[in-house]
Amino acid sequence: MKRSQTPAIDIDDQPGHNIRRLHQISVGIFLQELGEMGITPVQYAALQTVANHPGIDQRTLARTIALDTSTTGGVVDRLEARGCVERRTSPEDRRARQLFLTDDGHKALLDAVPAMLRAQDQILGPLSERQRAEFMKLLRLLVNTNNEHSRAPSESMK
Amino acid sequence: MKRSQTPAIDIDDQPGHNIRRLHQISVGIFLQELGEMGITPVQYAALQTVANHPGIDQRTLARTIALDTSTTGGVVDRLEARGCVERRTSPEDRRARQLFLTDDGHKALLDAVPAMLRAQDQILGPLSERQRAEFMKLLRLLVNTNNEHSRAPSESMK
DNA sequence: TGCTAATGATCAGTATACTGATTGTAGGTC
DNA sequence: GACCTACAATCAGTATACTGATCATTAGCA
Repeated sequence: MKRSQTPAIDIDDQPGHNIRRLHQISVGIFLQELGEMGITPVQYAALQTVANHPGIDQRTLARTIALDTSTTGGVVDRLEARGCVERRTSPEDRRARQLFLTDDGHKALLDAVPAMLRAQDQILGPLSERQRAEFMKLLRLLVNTNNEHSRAPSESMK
Repeated sequence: MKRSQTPAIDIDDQPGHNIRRLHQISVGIFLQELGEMGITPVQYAALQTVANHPGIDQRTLARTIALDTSTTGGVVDRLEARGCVERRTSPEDRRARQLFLTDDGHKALLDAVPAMLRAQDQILGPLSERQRAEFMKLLRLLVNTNNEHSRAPSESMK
């Protein structure tokens, strides 16, 4: 069944295609668990990061969750519109917006955590304990080593 | 540094977050290699699949590359606008659109393949040969077993 | 034959995820 | 103090990636 015009390439063999599929699946499982709460994976990441670092500015939030500032702005817009997050102009630097969770934001986060953990467990569900550890090790290695190839590299907060 | 209000959760520990990051990186590397040609990862997948199955309809293409039909429609729109793909109403089922590569589409695909393969190699670059095999094995296992949890499950063409 | 369920495609709407341009503010230099 | 560079945020534009609705066509069935 080979064709002479194009090389016999199966997209199912390509790492990138499988990575895209796993990302789709990961988002799908997350939304199955948390969709009713109206929280998306990225919104959860933003919520958790603001909870861990109250008063963080958007630029730093963006770097922490590895998003560009445009996308981050939109995510914060939606969290703010839902009353989960508050934006305050920083008194030290009037360019920057400090972010804080509202009481509703804290409640939403607390509600979300168990479902989020269930989702994470389900994503790796097909693997044995040993395989999970191995997969996470290789995944982290890929992410950390290739970090600079991302359009929005991550910067850990210290 | 623990906070009592919210559990101490680090998003960097969550599989889903790392999967999202790897997907970002994978797309970033792909576009570094193929961005100048104006071909995105999904467009490449569509191009390759139409090349392998001339006359495929959009619904089947969608299932093959694991996209919903809405998104697939948009992808084909852009490939058609660029003259890479031709849409013909199927004579057997006037609801369906048969897809064919144009000559320009075949040329674009042939041009893209080496860069695509370089990108795939770079994505797994941080891993040794043995680690690559292991990672791909676990990745496929996750994708295949969790397939039905995706919003747009894949169906292999037979 | 006429009714109806199913199907392929499209459309409207929402949410990432980026690029590149612009605006406003800060801080340093002449 | 005026200028200039840097930077935080926002905006316009493009491309996935989905949901749910609609439309045309097909196919099964009474």
